[in-house]
Amino acid sequence: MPELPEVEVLVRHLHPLLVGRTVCGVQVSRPKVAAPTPVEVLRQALKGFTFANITRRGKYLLFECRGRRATGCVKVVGHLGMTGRMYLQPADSPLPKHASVVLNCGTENFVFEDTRYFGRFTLDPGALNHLGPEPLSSEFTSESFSKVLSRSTQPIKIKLLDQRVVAGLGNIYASEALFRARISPRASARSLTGQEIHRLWRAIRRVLREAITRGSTVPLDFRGAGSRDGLFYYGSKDSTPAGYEERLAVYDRAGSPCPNCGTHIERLVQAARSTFFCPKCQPPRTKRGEGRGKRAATNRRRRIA
DNA sequence: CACCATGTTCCTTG
DNA sequence: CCAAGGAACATGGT
Repeated sequence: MPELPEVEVLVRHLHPLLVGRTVCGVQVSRPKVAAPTPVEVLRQALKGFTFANITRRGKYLLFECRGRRATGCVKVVGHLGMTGRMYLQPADSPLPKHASVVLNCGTENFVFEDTRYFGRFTLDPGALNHLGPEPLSSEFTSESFSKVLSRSTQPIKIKLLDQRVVAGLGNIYASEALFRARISPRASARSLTGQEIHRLWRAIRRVLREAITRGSTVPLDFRGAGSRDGLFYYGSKDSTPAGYEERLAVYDRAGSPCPNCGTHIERLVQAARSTFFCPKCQPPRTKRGEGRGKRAATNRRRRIA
C-alpha cells in the first residue's frame, strides 16, 4: 500500500487516533526493523512518551513524541516498505502473524504489521536526507524538475522512482503520471522537451492529489482484511468498491483497453519492475532518446562476454 | 515449481 | 564522487 498518497491518507487517519496517547509498552519483532537503532534504545526512548504529532515526508511517516516534563523529544521515522500497515486495535485482540512493532497505549495497541519486513521503525533520520522535494509543495517546480531530468540519460520511468528527484512516487503512480502526461516510459529523461516536462510535472501533482482525495473519501480498511487489497490502499471494506475500475488508468491493466483510445495497454519491464502504458497515447520517440540506454547496456554485456 | 508483488539499500562496474 | 545495473532482503499469492 505504500506510495505517497497511501502514506498521506494513513497519517491523516492516525493523527487524531494517536496524538495525546501515551506509550506504555513497546514490542519489536526483529532487530532489522529498528536498525540501525538498537531495539532496546528504541524501547527506552518511547516508553512513557506521548504522541505529539504525526507527519509525512515522501513515503516516510514521522512520529513526534514528547516526555512528561517536556524534557526530551523523540522522533521516530517509519516506512511501510512493500506490505506495511499501521492501525489500532483493542489491547486484548490477537496480534497479526507478522506484527513488526506493537506499541501498547493502554486499552489499545498501535500495530505496525508488515508481512515482508521491508518496512522500518527507527530513530535514525538518515534516510530523509537524500529525499528530493515534496511533489505537492511549492519547492517542487517545473524548473527544478527540468534541471534534474536534464542530467540523466535514464528512461524517465526509472528516474521518477528515484526519490532524490521527487519524493513519494512509486511504481504505480509513476506509470499513471506518464500516462496522464502522454509520455513514453522509455524516453530518456534528458530528451524530454520543456512542454513535456511541464505536462509531467502537472500530471504528477494531479495523480497524487486525486489519489489522496479518493483515499480520504472512500471508507478504508486499514487492517487490510479486504480481499483485493494488493493494488489498493488498504482494501476497501466493499469487496467491489465503486470506482475501483477507473481509479488507475493503466497500472496492472495489461491487455485492457486504454481509457482514452481503446488500444490494449502494454506491460514492459524496466529495472526489473513492471511499467504499464498505452503504446498509442504514449508513443515512442521518433528520433534519438528512446531505447538508447537499453542498447548501450546490451553492448556493454557483449563486450564483457 | 515458476513467477509476480506498492520499496530501499548495498555492491559492483564504468 | 557520480551514474547505472543487479541482487538481496522475506513472505505470500496465483
